[in-house]
Amino acid sequence: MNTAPVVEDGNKPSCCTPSGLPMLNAAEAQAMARVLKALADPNRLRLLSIVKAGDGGEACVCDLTEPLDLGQPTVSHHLKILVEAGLLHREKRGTWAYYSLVPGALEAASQNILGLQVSTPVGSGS
Amino acid sequence: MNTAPVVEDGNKPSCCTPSGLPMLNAAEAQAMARVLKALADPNRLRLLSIVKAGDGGEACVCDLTEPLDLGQPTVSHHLKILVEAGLLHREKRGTWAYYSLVPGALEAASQNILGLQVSTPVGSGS
DNA sequence: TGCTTATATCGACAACTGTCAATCAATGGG
DNA sequence: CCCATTGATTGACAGTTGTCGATATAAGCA
Repeated sequence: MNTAPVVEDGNKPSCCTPSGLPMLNAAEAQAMARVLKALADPNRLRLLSIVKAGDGGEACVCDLTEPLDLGQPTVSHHLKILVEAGLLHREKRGTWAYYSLVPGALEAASQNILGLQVSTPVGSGS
Repeated sequence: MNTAPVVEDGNKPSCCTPSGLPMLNAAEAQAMARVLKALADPNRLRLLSIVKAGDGGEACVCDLTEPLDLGQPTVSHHLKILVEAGLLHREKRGTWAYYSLVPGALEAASQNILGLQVSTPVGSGS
């Protein structure tokens, strides 16, 4: 079998390296981008930082609406995005909804950036 | 002056913790989000992974256009976004443009996610 | 039961983003 | 000097996103 990869034909200058690189495939890239998209918003980053700093690692919506200077529906929308990305966990207790970080989710995202390849998907969602 | 923060008045149920949390401020969040926005696209993640895996840690545009199945102007556009986010470095040698990772940039982004606070801005851009 | 408070959902809209076709600029070869 | 090639820029356009006001849902209280 032809194990040696055909680097180039020789009839072109060819600045390019051969194909077959160990690159992220489309599915991995898309999964990784979905989490990063959820993180790529200043207000959502602030929401996460408040939740992380909150008592017991959790915070309710009323904790989150005021410091961000955003309307309540907007905050609720951002929280939903973070939950769907597998970064936040939602728990309703009585009248209030408490949000907390999904353990390992931020670490996984961080690792994915470092290696630029999907490692262990922690918050594997839908 | 009134140094003691007014936690609550006592006439409300108050699910909320006092304000003054160690949260990300608006400027930090925006700076962090700018880098993450650049990372939050499947094709840009793949570009970075190709550059990282490339010979000498660099790759030219013709290396990047084909495996992504995107038009050349689109790839050029994505590369510009990555450069402006401080993630890629561009060097023109002769007819070809070579792109390489900015050292430490991915590590900084990774750390920022872990701590959810800006640590040491490495690729401090414009 | 009816009121109040907390949170989610809906509909609308402006702003931004990813993509392409066409074109421009720069480099190197005949 | 003209041409071929590499890559950037421009303009257009569809799709997505962030935000708000209005409304719905749900829980607790009088």
